Amino acid sequence: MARLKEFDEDRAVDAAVDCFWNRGYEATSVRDLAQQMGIGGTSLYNTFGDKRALFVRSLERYANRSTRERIARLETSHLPKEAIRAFLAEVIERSLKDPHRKGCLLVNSALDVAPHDAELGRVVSGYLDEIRAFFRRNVEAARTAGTTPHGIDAESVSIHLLGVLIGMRVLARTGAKRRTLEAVVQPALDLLERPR
Amino acid sequence: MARLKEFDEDRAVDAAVDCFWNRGYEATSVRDLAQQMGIGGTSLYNTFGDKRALFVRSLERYANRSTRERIARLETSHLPKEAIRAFLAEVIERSLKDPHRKGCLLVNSALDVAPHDAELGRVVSGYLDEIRAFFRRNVEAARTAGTTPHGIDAESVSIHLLGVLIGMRVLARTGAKRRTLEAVVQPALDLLERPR
DNA sequence: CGAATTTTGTAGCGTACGCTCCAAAATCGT
DNA sequence: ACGATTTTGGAGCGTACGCTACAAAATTCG
Repeated sequence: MARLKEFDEDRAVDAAVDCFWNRGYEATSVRDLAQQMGIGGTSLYNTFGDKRALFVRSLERYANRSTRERIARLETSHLPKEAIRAFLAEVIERSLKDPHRKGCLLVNSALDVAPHDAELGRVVSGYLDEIRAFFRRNVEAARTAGTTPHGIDAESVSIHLLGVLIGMRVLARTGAKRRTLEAVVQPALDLLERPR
Repeated sequence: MARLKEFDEDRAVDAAVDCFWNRGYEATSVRDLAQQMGIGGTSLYNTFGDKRALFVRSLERYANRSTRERIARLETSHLPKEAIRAFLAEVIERSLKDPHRKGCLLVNSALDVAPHDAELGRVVSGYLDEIRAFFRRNVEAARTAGTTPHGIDAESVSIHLLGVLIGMRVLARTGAKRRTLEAVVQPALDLLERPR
């Protein structure tokens, strides 16, 4: 047939994710990408099309490996309410442990590129909505299980939780301390605890 | 002495604010800036130094005209708790009314440029902290006035309110509807209402 | 081995970037 | 009116951008 690829596509996309995650879409050059991915510019274009397509691929990879993995793992190992708490706690831990303070690629992209590219905006919003749907599922499950007050509206609370998560991730990217991140999140968790 | 400037500096900076607000720091070119400001490139450099200095000047102008103005106006015309509610309500109204969905220049900058420029990061964080301080002042005042529960910690709640505000502004930039923005904010306002 | 096919590295396309140089135009004090 | 001083517009600096053309290298099948 023909010559084989010398690099692993997924590894390469992982490197691209790191680039976009660190510096954003516009500020990341194709040359930076190729170098960090360990491939030449021609291979990048042959394999991924163009910079924008590689970005879409990176968003998908990030969503699968970061967001969806966390949702699936926590949703099977925790009770509904604890899944929400564990999700936010885990994001805080990872935010504090990351020396580059990259925050969340989806949140960063929502501000950076989504407003000027409708299609990318829909992609990013879709991934964010998966997080909101996770919140909503678990709020509702906790409510029917009786571990959370019946008076709350699962839809509204899930939106609030998404907003709080986003705000926390923005502050994490600015270098906020643990105390700050926990203070942002705590009242939202209390919503699920205290009787209304 | 010499020839007089043909343009108004503040008007020009207002135009620069709009550019940075719309597209971010990196994605805004000096040529775009000069054109929108209605001046030549040479005048821009003569008057403002360079692109980064103009950005700092734009941040200051935005903080004065948008954030600080709103804080001062609402803090003198409303009781403490209502000042907080009015602040968030006004941000929602303006977010929905803006056809460009620019969000908040400070929040946008916190993700875009602050992580890669420590000095700009401090500037942006400082302006955001002024908002948090406004929340804190009014939470405390409402608590001593008895219009809000005594059990809450003004410092923690002010951080939570800032996080909620930021999350709401991010979602606003992605084109969220009124119902979404209000759902993000409502539980934080309820914090100040319901007895603990 | 050799033809066919794909990947790879290099070089370079046209464009836009931030920024500067410089002479012409405009305004002041005298 | 005139020299002094500042602003202005245009041309252009060097660099980096996204992307492509092209030939050499590498692989599989006959």
